[in-house]
Amino acid sequence: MARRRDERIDRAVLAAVSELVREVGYSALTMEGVAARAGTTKPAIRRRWKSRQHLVLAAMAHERVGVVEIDTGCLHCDIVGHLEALRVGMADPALSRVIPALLADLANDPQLHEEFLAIVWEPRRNACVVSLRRAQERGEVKQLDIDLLLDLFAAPIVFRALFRHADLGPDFAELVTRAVLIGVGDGDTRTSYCTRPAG
Amino acid sequence: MARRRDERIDRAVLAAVSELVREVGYSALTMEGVAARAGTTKPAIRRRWKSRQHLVLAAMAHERVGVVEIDTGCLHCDIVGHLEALRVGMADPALSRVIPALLADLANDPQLHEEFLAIVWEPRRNACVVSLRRAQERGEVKQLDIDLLLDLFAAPIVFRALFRHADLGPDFAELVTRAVLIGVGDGDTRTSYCTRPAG
Amino acid sequence: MARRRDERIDRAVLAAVSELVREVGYSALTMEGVAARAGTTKPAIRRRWKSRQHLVLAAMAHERVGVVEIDTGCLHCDIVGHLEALRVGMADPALSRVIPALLADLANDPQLHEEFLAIVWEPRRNACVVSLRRAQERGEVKQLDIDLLLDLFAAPIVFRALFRHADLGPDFAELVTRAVLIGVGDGDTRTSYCTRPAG
Amino acid sequence: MARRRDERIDRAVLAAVSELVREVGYSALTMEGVAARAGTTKPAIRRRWKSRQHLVLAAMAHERVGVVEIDTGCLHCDIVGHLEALRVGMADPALSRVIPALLADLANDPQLHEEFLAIVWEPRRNACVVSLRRAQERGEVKQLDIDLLLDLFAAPIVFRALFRHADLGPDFAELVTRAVLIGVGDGDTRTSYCTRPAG
DNA sequence: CCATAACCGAGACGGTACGTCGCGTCTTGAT
DNA sequence: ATCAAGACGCGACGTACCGTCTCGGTTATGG
Repeated sequence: MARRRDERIDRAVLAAVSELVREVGYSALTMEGVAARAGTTKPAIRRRWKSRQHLVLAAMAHERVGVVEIDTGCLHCDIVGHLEALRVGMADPALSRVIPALLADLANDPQLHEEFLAIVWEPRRNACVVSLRRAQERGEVKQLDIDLLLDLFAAPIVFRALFRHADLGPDFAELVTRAVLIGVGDGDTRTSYCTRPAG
Repeated sequence: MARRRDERIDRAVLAAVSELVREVGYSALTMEGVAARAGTTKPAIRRRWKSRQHLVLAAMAHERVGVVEIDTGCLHCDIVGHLEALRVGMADPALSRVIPALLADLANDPQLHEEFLAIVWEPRRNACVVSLRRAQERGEVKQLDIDLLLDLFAAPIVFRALFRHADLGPDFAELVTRAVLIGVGDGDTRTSYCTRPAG
Repeated sequence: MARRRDERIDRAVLAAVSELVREVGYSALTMEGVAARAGTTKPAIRRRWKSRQHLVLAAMAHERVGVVEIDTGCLHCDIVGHLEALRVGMADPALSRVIPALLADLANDPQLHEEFLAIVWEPRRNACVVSLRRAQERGEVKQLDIDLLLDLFAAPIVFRALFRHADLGPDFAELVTRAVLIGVGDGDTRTSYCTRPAG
Repeated sequence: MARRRDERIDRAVLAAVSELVREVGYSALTMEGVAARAGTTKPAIRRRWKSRQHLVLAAMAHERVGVVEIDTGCLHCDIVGHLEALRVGMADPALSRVIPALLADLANDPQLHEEFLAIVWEPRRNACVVSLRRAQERGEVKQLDIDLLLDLFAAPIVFRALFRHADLGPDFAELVTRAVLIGVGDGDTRTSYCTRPAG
């Protein structure tokens, strides 16, 4: 006995958010602006998403920017691949302009925090974990603290992307990977280079 | 040949900002609220600081949260000291609530970006650089990319402080330092432990 | 399909305007002051009235100061009654302080001008016209230019009320009425034409 | 030992006021605008004139709009001449836009009120009084209340100029003069008294 | 098969905070 | 020594946007 929700509005709103974030940035992204661009109204949006933060987060999730599946058979190359995807993804305004703004609001809303991590961090984390597990099975790396390791890899990329205090050029993924892997390898410094059998 | 600016207002405003950031957070920090708390008016504030961001940044600079001078004679211990200070500082709402919000606005204002780095990042960076230079003079570490190294140290702390995806406990500074130093040491794994002569 | 306007706000605002005009005068009547006194906000007021002028005008209309209905059966007495009401009305700050201020702004807004005349002048004019028409039917007065006559009656009252260059005592209505109705010449109607010797 | 006041500033300011009043009207006439146009500063103006009102009044006085000296040897013609000058003067924005605004502020400043009357009203009044005195000496008019008479003449012009509720065409001066000088009754002077049947 | 009741869309509301303009004052440097 | 000048502290302005509430229109079901 109830009317069904019009899914075209969902799509139009998310598309409008993606466009507007790129055009005007996050801080100038207003609910009214989104509604106007999407050809609908504020309450229609508000019924679907609890707040501007949730809305933007949903739009991000809809894009899946910067997550890759990769399996080179070599830990070093896998990690470089993941980090490079992260580096490129963070260059997209849709991530780099939105993430800090969301971060600022996470403290006020634990549920938002959870969703944020689930959408923004978990997919990237999981992709890396898979590569690490495979490397462990291959014996490339010793027993290790995965959470710490993931942060050692990803943090420098994220840090530079957010603070922009130094270049984040195309070789940065390689530099970080090498520096970290030497420390966590099995003592053989070659660990930090490609370990694939020649051929 | 003009009237002099009343410095009591400067102080009252900065103090009001510090208080209010801790009380209500950054997003609920309004110019009107600051003016009211400081016992002055919006235009008086606006004449001194170009935007809310500049104002908040100035209040942060006024506090110098989380910068330490340390010289233990051992690179490992120095770095742990710096990172621990960073970790503790980032736990202060005055940093953790403000930094992401500022980050979000840096893209729109290059001058703000510069000031932000000068106030938030440079002092911490410089303190670490001093420790690294001393270690190089002592021969503890080989030739290295200082900027990369600094990011390897600091990024994990900042990353966890901002994303809160994992614990940032009191032993994290030690964990990060050890992991990174093994990789950049001179091959002697002892590098990552205290190198001070016994005594 | 929209929300309904809260009429209590309309009433509270108009009442606040009436009070404040009497307390502080027109030039010190601010939108913020009105909003505060009425217990509402500026935008709520602005949605209802286009400008401070329209607002004040509405408050005046709400009071209907100085309009009387009178039918004595005698033109002279009717006019004296109307003019006395006008005289007394103009003594009320609600009129005497507001009218000149509004007059000053009429030039910038034709619509306001129209409303002003409709509210301030038409009711008084109409009341007088009724009396004049009755007198014409009774044969008391000859064919005449009603608009001119109304101005001859009312203008002196208004003029003295606004300029305050001379007393506007309780006998002024009588004086003006008599002077206009019988003329001030010596009885020789030629007085009003050129009296210069021909040549 | 004292510097002399620069009279060029006086002149430049008054000229700027005259221009600006005609260009933007009274309500948009700001001290800052005047200072800018005159090439000087606000305090320099403020030292010379107590308020915006006094300044504008001085600019009006400087122009002597609408005062004429006339002596035709005939009261009717003299009055028409004076009223026509008043009519034309009131059409000048320098008078019609300024006078109501000044009127609105007279209540708050008795001294301003005095100056206003001295500058705006007295010269016109005096010119008329001279004509009336001459007419009395010629025996054209009987003993009369000069103040009342002056108001009967001038008020309709001023009234229409301010309220703009009716035309103020080139024949209005003549109409008013004739009506006041001969009256509007049917010639039976009883018209101006109560005509009700006794009882 | 149609009536009905729920729920959606839309629009305007009351209100907070914004950024700006102009005021009147103070204080300083030049004449 | 005095005045022109510039910047100050401040009140009020008009506006953008927020989050909410109320309303017609549509739709799927129960009688």
